[in-house]
Amino acid sequence: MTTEQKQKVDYEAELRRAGVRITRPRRIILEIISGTEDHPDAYEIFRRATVVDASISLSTVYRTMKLLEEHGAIQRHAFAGGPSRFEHVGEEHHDHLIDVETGDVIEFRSDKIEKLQDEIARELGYDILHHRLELYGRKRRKN
Amino acid sequence: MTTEQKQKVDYEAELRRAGVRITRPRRIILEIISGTEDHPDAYEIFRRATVVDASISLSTVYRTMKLLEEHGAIQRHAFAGGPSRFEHVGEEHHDHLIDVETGDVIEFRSDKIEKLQDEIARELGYDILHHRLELYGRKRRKN
DNA sequence: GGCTATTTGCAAATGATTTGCATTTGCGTT
DNA sequence: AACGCAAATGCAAATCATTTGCAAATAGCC
Repeated sequence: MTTEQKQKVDYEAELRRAGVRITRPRRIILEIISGTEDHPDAYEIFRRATVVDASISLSTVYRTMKLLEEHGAIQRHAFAGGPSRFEHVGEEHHDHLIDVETGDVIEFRSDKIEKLQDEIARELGYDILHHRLELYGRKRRKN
Repeated sequence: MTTEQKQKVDYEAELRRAGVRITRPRRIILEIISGTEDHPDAYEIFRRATVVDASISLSTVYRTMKLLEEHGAIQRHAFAGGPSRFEHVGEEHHDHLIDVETGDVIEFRSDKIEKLQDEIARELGYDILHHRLELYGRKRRKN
């Protein structure tokens, strides 16, 4: 028995409950995104999926990502220039710092910023439903 | 003489100083983006440019947008799904609050948030080049 | 196990953006 | 004011990300 799987969410049961058919390709894709901490794009997910089952098609990956997004299981990130990248939705919200040189994505979280955002929205007469904060930076040179 | 042009930045002089050739298409595109407060995409800029000069090509718009972005004159926004949309960079940086019901974009600015972002990035060992903060909200009902 | 609506794989279509290349043009130099 | 040439342009074709039409495969209920 492995204990490594932390609090991995059971998307399969959740989707089934929502009336979604669990097919072989979907199960494989689900397994991939729920088991990774990075932010792969559709093609990368496709590549990983074909390792498990070579017959999966890229279209199915795209269709499944759209489905999962609609069911709130994953989040889509549109970074300028490149393809959309996906991330499974855990319980903890976080923001992103993107290394403009390598494309690395670093996750972080700041309660202070979250709180400030709420304040600003309130002042403008709005309630925040969600937000997106992305910092684009370059690794500091130790000079 | 008109006084309507507020503090419109003189990109032309600035770019010239940076060694950029000011061509007819570039001048027209520059005029368009510096004179608008909305966030048009490349095709929309192209459409507006052809009103002034029908011979301008879409490729030139794309090439010019890339050039201006590199020179820090404009900022590119990548909204999920659609094409990139551009905005001229004034002296004042600002963030966006998007009304999810109407699609309205409200600009705002918070020095506190700006400062916090710098701190966070510094802690993570990065220098911020730019960032994107988008709040998605709904107008609060006065209940 | 059989039935049927849903899903899939494939290939072709679409939409955004980039690129190769022959022609034109900005602009420093005469 | 014309000259020369590197840089920029327009056009068409290429590329990249994503979507879609359709015939074949299949999940999940009876």
